[in-house]
Amino acid sequence: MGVTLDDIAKKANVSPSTVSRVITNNPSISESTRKKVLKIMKELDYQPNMVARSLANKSTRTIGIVVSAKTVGALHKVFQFPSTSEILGGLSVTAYKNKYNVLLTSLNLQDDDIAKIRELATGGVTDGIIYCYSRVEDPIITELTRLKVPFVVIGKPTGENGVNWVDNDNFLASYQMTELLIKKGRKKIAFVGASPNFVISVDKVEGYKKALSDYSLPIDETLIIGGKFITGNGYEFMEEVFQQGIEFDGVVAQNDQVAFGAIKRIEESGFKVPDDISVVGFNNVPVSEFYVPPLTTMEMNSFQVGEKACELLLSCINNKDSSFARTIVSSEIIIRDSI
Amino acid sequence: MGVTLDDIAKKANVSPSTVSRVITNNPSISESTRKKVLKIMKELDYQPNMVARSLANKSTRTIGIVVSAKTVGALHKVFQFPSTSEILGGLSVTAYKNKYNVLLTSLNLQDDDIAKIRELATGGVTDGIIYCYSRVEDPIITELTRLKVPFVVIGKPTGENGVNWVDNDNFLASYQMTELLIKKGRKKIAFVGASPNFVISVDKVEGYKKALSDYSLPIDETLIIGGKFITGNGYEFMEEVFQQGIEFDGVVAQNDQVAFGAIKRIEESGFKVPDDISVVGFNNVPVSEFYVPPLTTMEMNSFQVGEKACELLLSCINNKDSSFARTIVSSEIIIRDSI
DNA sequence: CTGAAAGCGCTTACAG
DNA sequence: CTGAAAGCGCTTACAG
Repeated sequence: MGVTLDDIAKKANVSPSTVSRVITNNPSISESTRKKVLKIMKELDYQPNMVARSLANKSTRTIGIVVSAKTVGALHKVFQFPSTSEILGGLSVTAYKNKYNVLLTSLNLQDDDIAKIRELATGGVTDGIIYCYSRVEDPIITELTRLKVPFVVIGKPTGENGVNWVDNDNFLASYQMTELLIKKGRKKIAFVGASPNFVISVDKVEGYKKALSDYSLPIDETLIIGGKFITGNGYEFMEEVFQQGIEFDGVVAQNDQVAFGAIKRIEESGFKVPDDISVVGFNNVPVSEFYVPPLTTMEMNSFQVGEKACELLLSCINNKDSSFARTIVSSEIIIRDSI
Repeated sequence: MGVTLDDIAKKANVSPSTVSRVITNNPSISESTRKKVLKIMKELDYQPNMVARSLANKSTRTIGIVVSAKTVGALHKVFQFPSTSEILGGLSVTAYKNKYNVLLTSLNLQDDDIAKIRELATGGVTDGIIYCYSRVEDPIITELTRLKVPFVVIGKPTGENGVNWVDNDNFLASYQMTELLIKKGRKKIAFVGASPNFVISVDKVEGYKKALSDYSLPIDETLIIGGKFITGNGYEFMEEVFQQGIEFDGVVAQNDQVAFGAIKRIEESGFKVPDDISVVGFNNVPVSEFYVPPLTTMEMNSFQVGEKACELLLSCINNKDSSFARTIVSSEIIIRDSI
């Protein structure tokens, strides 16, 4: 075990340079020596050492993907997001197609994070970084910018200052869902699962407000319910609403998961969905189709978000000219019985 | 950009050896030179090149995690499994704790797979491999064994011949769920979502059968419904059952997702869950709590499966003595209203 | 078309 | 406690 290029060279009576050239498909090699070397490589079951190659090449054909959360517990939840997994899938598949590897890193401890990011970005391990998900005023993005490495952010960053990013248009998606409820005649629509710490939520709340005001409905802050975290529980949020005696006839939920919890709590209070209250979510998770009632939601095409992010990063890596790009992945309304 | 160890050495007036020693925390270095070198490292914003280090060390501190499926479409689905994401989370977090990186690879094209695995396993890129999920008679496992690299399989392999693996006890879990239905008085219990190509499903079917026979209930093959793939749709499976006019009063579903689809179809036929028919699933996905009725299911602790797999692999990598181990992650019944 | 040599950026016996 | 030298396994001008 551990057959090296030199071993092949000796056995084939050629120089290491020649062996290297056949490995890299250099056209200047004669057919006969190519055959000879290839044969010996097969015989010895030779596998090039990618690390040595990377060192010589100064390219690793590896992209780093970074998933972050404030604590291990929160990380656990982030990995439960349906979108996380799909994004990883899209990234992984696209990287594979382009013959890149994917290095997955999760950041959990506030202090080590910057060091870890630096190692990943400038330690020669990766050719570029994809960062999920941007938070409001995210220090990781600042660091990545400072390090001047190719990187792409999934989730629109706060500043957008010359950063490449890929995301859905959450503002628009939320606008459309709210509009849908308005057109169904709903007048007192709540937004459930708002979190000021996550751009994705902030944008959805904005879209929701814009739709209300475009249709001349009042914006009532008591109808915007949420907490610090994006992982909040829809059931508990609704609990709060009922306890405060707030009246409403429609719910735009931060995501499907929140919507399910909300519907459950609503029905426990004796209201019917969609008869009394209409509810919509986002993400079109597989269950949403089978929920009772089937949930009206927005397909966000997260797998495609991963694909696009990967493609964008690869183009950053390969075209050294660093213009910045954003990619918006479209979403589609899926109408079902919850409205 | 691109400050090297040599740059530091020159600026600090010491040899590269000395700089290397301070980086690796070699205790033989005097406090004064250590300080001096460290200071220069800070000043120049030095980041060691991990690739060069790996080459010199012959260790990359990277584990490879391989997710496989037969087609890109199937891969997409595999990444939708709630367990996949949680396992990845557990792996990633545990690797991070132990200062390892995780290289994520997804295998989709039948032909390139073996080459890709070889590159990953013996190309010096990783110190060991974690493979999700084993299929019946899996060629990847055969190859990994042949290559004699440290590896751990998630999902019990068919042969178990000297392979390290981590899994739930799916036989037992399924036995217990079936038993639960039997104890509720159910006599004609169906298993929905069976697939002969996946060990996880085969084991569950076995557990189901064993419970039936232990309680002297007949095993009726027409009550075992499924298809080639593990990603089958519970709604459609039930459709089949109803069309064939098969009678039943309980359902053990391959997973929660299948259970939701099944319940929906059952209720469309005018039956009530749990009054007429009891349904159970596996995995305790977040929604199961908020489904109507809330689903009785089994918490499989997938995050922990990832953690354990990572720990097992690390111990393989570090203790060269290669005895084999299996780790069973326990599961807990979660009783809710669907039975 | 092929080879000798230098180099990628580290680490680690060996010697002092 | 520190340095000079060789080595990890490749690649790539340069020369012929």
